[in-house]
Amino acid sequence: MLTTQDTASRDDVRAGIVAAATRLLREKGANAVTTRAVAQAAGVQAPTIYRLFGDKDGLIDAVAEHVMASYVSGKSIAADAATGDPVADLRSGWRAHVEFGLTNPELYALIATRGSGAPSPATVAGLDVLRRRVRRLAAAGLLRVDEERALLMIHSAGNGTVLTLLGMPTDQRDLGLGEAMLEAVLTSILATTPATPDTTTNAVAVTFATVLPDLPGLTDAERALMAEWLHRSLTHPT
Amino acid sequence: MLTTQDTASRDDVRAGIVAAATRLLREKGANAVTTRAVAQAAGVQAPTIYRLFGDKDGLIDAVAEHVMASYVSGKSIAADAATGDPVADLRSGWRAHVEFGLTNPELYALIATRGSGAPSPATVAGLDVLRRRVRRLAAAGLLRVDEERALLMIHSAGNGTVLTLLGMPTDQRDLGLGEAMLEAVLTSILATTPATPDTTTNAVAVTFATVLPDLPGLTDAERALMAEWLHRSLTHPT
DNA sequence: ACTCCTTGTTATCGGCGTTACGGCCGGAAC
DNA sequence: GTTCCGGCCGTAACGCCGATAACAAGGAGT
Repeated sequence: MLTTQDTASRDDVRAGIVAAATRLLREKGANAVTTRAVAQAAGVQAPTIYRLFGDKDGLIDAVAEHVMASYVSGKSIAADAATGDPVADLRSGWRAHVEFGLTNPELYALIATRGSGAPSPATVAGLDVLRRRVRRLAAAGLLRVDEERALLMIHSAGNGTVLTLLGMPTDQRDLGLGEAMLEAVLTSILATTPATPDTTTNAVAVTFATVLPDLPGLTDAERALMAEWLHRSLTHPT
Repeated sequence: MLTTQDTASRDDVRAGIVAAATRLLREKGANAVTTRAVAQAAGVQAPTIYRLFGDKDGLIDAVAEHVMASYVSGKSIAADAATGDPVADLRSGWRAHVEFGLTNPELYALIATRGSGAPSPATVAGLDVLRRRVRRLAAAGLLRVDEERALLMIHSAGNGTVLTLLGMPTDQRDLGLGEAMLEAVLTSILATTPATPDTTTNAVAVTFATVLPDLPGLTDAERALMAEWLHRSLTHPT
């Protein structure tokens, strides 16, 4: 049975392994992060890594989580604080993303270019953050493309920008590239003014009903059904 | 000294190795491309690979070159033909790039995410092609940003887009993402801004999609159908 | 005929991710 | 207090990998 002391020591050695792997990754590059090297640097045996992390991917995921947590806690919390302006929040998130990639090149390349199948937990975490920010844009009536489309565009542009910058020598990087790409994407996905000044449910639904006939890509039957349902919902008690 | 027969046989076995490696990459994935597996599949000994290609990276580069050559020769040569319209050429080149990435996922991931130092020859070749196209844009006076900046933006967007598409299951890929990203970049780098027809209808629809879950008086099935139709309409090719 | 260079073959090196196994230690039951 | 037993730890190993050394064979050039 596990006592509190056991779990504490377990967490300690786990943290030590993550710290050792992080240091190796930063100082010696991705190729130096082997199970044996990490185990030796952390002063544990190789199988311990597998008992604590499952396999090497689990270790890398733990390293990513640790580095990202350190990064966001190192920065002022203002990065994630809601400014009230969803566009400003998206911009600051973009800049944080680019800066994180340039600060941790090896780790970024490791998690962003995970070849096989499932994406890394760090990637899905980042996508979740981005998804929330995009949703706020949509809810404020500022998006003029599909929400998922906007999400994928920002993600593609951000990832591609960081990978491009990482692929060139430090001294000849175009530091304005990030801002230019952000402006390019924003110009394409943002509405100049909110489509519906009043973003309450009913107001949006009423406005939407007026543009429903102009929606492309739908059959008349589908438009008719949507109109009927809209009417029913808007006349629904409570 | 090498006789013609020698070089022919040398080229033959080289081509056989490249073909075997290509087949393994396509059918069994990147992890299956080992020097031993390739040697066995090609019917040669392992050291032969090192005599002909130097090391495994050399083999991968040869595979990339071979697959790209097959691809451009399989397509009509019109892809690279100068239409006279530099913008149209850039567009067709972009589409060819995206299509190549989706057609050869393992190879693309292998050459686009080469972790260490120097970029792959395939990457620099692609960048050279892109650089020529961008130069033609600049020569025609169509660029409103720095030539190198435009190059990096197109490269970042294209690479990021393909990687994003490759990272999601085949059946849920947003096939319009490539076109949307291309338009976003073009709008930002071209002097003559192409007219964007309509925006308010889309913006209203996107906003409505965010309040859809809160609409009263509807069944879950009706809400789900409306969400699906909205998504289809918003990602509908204009 | 002799030499040299290319090719084919075997065996091997060091390292990698991962795991099987046996001893050990701490709590449980009597 | 003694005995038992179930889960951790460390050792050693497995099966691969990329890469190379060493050597036999055989034809080309002089």
